[in-house]
Amino acid sequence: MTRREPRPRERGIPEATVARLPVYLRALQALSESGTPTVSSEELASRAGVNSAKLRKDLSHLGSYGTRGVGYDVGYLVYQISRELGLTQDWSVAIVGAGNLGRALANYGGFGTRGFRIAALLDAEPALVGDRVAGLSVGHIDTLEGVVEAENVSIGVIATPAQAAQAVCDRFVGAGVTSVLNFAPVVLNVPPEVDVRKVDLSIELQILAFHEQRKADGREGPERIGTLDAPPGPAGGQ
Amino acid sequence: MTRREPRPRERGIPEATVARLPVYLRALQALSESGTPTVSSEELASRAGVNSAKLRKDLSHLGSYGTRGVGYDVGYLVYQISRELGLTQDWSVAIVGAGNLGRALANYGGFGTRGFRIAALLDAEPALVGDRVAGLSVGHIDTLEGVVEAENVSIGVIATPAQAAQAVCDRFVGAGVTSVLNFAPVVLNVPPEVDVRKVDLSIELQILAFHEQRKADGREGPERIGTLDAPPGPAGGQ
DNA sequence: CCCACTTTGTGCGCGTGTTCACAAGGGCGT
DNA sequence: ACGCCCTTGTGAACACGCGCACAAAGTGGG
Ligand SMILES: NC(=O)c1ccc[n+]([C@@H]2O[C@H](COP(=O)([O-])OP(=O)(O)OC[C@H]3O[C@@H](n4cnc5c(N)ncnc54)[C@H](O)[C@@H]3O)[C@@H](O)[C@H]2O)c1
Ligand SMILES: NC(=O)c1ccc[n+]([C@@H]2O[C@H](COP(=O)([O-])OP(=O)(O)OC[C@H]3O[C@@H](n4cnc5c(N)ncnc54)[C@H](O)[C@@H]3O)[C@@H](O)[C@H]2O)c1
Repeated sequence: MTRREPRPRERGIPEATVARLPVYLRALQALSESGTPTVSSEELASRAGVNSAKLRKDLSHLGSYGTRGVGYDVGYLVYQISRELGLTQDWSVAIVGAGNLGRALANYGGFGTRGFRIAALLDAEPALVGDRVAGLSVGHIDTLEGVVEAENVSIGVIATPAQAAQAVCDRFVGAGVTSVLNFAPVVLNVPPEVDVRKVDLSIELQILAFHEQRKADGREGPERIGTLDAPPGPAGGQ
Repeated sequence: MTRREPRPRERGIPEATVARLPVYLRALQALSESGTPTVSSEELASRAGVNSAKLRKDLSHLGSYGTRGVGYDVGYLVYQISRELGLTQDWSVAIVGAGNLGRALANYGGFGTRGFRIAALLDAEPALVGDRVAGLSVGHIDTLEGVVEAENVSIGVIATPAQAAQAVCDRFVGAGVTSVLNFAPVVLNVPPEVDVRKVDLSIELQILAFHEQRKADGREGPERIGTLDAPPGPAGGQ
């Protein structure tokens, strides 16, 4: 009858953990640079802004890399997390849309240092093609497929206006890209093997506004001034 | 002993729902502009990229605004969601850091149209103060407290280098700002009444890399080529 | 060599979120 | 006026993630 297991957690690492590993990694790299040899879960958790039990459980998914009574070896943990996240290899990224955001991204130095190489910056606007941004020459969107193949691009970044985003995404997918980071405020349609992550600044602001309004309601509320019933938001959950 | 309740869901709307309301709102506004009077949960869910049962449950938290056998009145729902999110009032935003990202944000037109007004763009670099960006003059960071008060700023955006972020955040909090959107790759420390949301592009790329690596493992795996056991990621969960 | 101390790794209960599936409800045609 | 059909709203089961609390395990001192 072949009962399909609900989701065999393909190799064991929960999505929520994956999202936190980069935060731990950053904290560990800072420790490493300051020469700290080992760190306790309590200390590292504090720097990462999480509960120490959660941190230990997260790390336990990678294996037993701690020493009881001592803590974790910083250098070793840096390596293990990097390996698990796939940062021991380099990844080529193509950015489409050389507007405000695309240029800011291309100019940002923080990517290269983490194994992400910006292979191309493409745009549809002829006037922009050829511009030099951060040592990169803006290419024409029609070269997308060629660039993806030639540069072995595996991550596509969409920084075009909303109305162009789906078409750009389709071209990425058609060219074989299976990971997309989308800044345009639209829901992208992709086949199931493609991962899409979206960054939507308007949504972030709207969520903040929601909580802000709630706080204000509490403050100006009719007859429960100063009650401070419950923390008005998820308080600090970054 | 004042036991602090875990979180009594202060007025009933789950956090996960709040995060989706802006997506529904955007889809509804598009429908509204195209003159569609009503929409079914199935149709709206499809446009928002979610399951229709989830959509109905989300909307049910706002009240019973649908009509059985018909669907939801587009205009009415736009209003209800806007009101719930606090978008019927205007919010003043201050951006600190007039670098690549700060300028891109200031230049972005998509905020004003949703009730967010950029009240100020501040920087510590004297050479930048006075620059005009998107009809705004870059102010000096030392005017932060004054601007927050004068412009009634309730949301602070941090677009400075990582090392300056905590200090800027402290000044925001000191000035009375209780909502912060942070682009710098650091964990901010704030009192519990302050909401922090972070946008971290490096983390997004690292998460994509993780799934990409996993997909590659499956493809090149020793003896299970083409098995396609389980979808390698949360497949399309943007 | 043993004991006290520190810190990891995890079992377990709990709250949150997701999805299915269906009864209840309302419109519309006849 | 009645009944059919469509769509909502939600109960219930299930999956997931969180954090407490503690046993297991390793360290260092005497
Ligand atoms: N700038 C921001 O701070 C910000 C904030 C939130 C969201 N966004 C979103 O990010 C996206 C980009 O924003 P921006 O401010 O950089 O916009 P922009 O208008 O400055 O840049 C968009 C660029 O995309 C190019 N483009 C248009 N159609 C294209 C196509 N089919 N193929 C390739 N390139 C194409 C344009 O020529 C332009 O250079 C938009 O969807 C916007 O909604 C931006
Ligand atoms: N540009 C991107 O695409 C990108 C991507 C990911 C993350 N980030 C992060 O966003 C932040 C800003 O990035 P950016 O590319 O705009 O950097 P940037 O260096 O171009 O701009 C930073 C600005 O902040 C100003 N600043 C420095 N210290 C300050 C202080 N104490 N008070 C006020 N202003 C101060 C600087 O003068 C500068 O103008 C960084 O933390 C970066 O890591 C940027």
